[in-house]
Amino acid sequence: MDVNDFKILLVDDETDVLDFMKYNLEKEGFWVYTAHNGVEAIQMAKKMNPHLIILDLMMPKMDGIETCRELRNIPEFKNTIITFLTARDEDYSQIAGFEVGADDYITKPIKPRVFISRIRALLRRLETNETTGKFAVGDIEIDRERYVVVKAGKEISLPRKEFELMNLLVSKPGRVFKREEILSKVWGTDTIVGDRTIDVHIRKLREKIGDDYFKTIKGIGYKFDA
Amino acid sequence: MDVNDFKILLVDDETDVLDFMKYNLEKEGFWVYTAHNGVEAIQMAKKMNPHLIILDLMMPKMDGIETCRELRNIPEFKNTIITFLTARDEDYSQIAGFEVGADDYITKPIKPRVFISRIRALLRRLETNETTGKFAVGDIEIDRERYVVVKAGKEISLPRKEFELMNLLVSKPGRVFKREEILSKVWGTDTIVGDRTIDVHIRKLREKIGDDYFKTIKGIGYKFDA
DNA sequence: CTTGAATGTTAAGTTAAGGTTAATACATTT
DNA sequence: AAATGTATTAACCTTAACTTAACATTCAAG
Repeated sequence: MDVNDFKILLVDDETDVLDFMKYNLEKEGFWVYTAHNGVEAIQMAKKMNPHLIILDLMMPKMDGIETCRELRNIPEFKNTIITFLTARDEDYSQIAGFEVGADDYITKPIKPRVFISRIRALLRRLETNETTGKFAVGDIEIDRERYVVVKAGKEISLPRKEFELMNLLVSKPGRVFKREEILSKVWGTDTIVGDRTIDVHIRKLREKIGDDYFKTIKGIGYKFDA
Repeated sequence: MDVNDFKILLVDDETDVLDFMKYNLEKEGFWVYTAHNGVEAIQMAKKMNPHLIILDLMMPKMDGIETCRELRNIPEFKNTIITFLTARDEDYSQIAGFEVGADDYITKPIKPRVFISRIRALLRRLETNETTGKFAVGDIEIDRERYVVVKAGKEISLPRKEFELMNLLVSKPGRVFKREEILSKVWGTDTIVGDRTIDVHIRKLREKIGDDYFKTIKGIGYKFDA
C-alpha cells in the first residue's frame, strides 16, 4: 500500500492545532480529514473509513475516550488505528485510553518530525494486514488474502490477471467498466496489449465462474452481475 | 496467553532504574530478565527469547539504537516487540528509533501506572498473533520453542531459515504471502538476496514436509494449505 | 434484413515466473 | 582445522500464464 493511499482523520476542537497537523501530514502525502468534536468524528469516520484516527482527549460534547469507545463498538473500526493526543503528563487519561482500545498516544506540543515519524510507525502495522480483504456478492466471494474466488462454497483459484480482472468487476457489481478503464486498472497505463486480450480473459472467467455473471455492453465494456 | 507467560527483557545501565522497572513488572506477574548493556542484552535475548524488550537509549558499549538494529537482524527477534526508554524530548533519538525498527518508546521518568498500562497495550498485540508456543494445522505441528516441525507424529528438524519460512506460512494457513513480504519477514528489510533464494527454500520445504502443502501463486507468492 | 464494427472463440506462440540442480560461500560444530 | 551443516548464487530448465492472430459470430444501426 502506498503512502498516498493512507487516510487519516484528525479530531481536535482547536482549529490551529488541527491545521498544524493537517499541514504537516499533507506535506507527506497523506489524505487528511478533520473533525472538531466526537460527534463529527464518528460521522466523518463512517464516510471516509480512515486508516488512522487521531483523537484529542479534551473536547466539548464528547471527549476522546468516549469517542474512542463508540468507534470501537462499530465493527468497521475494529481494526482502525486510534491514537490519542494529550498534553504531557495526563497520566490518568493515558491509562483510560489504553483500556478503551487506543493503540497509542501522542503528546502535545507536537513536533513535526517526531509526529510524522510516529504516524509512519503506526501505519506500518497496517501494511501487512491491509492486503486482507474479503467481500461477497450473492454466492460469489472474493478472498484477496487467500487469492481465491469462492463460488457456492467451492474454491476456484485464478491466475493473476484473471483474478485482478474478476476483482475489479466484482468490486462494483452492476457497474459497467469501460475497456480502457479495465486496461489501465488491470494491465496498467504503460502496458500496451492487443485488442483481443481482454476478451480472452473474460472468456476464461466465464468458463470458470459461469457465463451469465459477465455481461458485455457492446461498444463500452463489461459488467459483473449476479 | 496468560500474563504469567510473558517474558520481558529490560536493558539499562543504571541498576536502580532496572530494579525499579523489574519490581513493578514482577508485581504484575511478568517474567523479567535484565541486562546492563547491548552486548549482554543480545546474549540474554538469545537465551530467553523474550516477547518484549525495553532498551535504554543511552548505554555504554552499544547504545539502544545499535542494539535494536542488531536484534532486528536476527530472525528470531523479527516479531519481538522492542521499545525504547528515553529521557523526555530526545527527539532525534525517537526518529532514529523508529527507523531502526522500534515499536514504541517510553519516556523517563517512569510512572508505574502509566508504565504498566503501556506494557500491557504493547503485549496485547501478541495475543492475537500466534508468535509463541506451539501451533498445529491438520497433521502438521509447529513447535516454536524447540524449532521443530512435527508431521504425523514424526519430528522433522529444519534449519533456521527454512523454519522461519515454514513458520511464517503456517501462521496463517491459506493466506498468500507475497514474495516481498516473505523477504522482509524472514530475511529482513535490509538484506538483499537473489531472486531464486525463496524458491530454493520452498523447494527444501516441499522436499521435507511434502509437495502439496505449499502452493505457488504465480506473480504473487506462496501459501500453505493442508 | 443487411452489414460491418465489435466481440467471441480457439489454438498456437511467447514470455515471465518459478523450479531444479549443483557449486560456492558462509557458519557451526567437533 | 576438519567436518558437517546452512545459506546463497548462478546457470539452466519447465511451465503456467499471458498474448496474439486468425477466423467465427453477434448485434444494433441503417
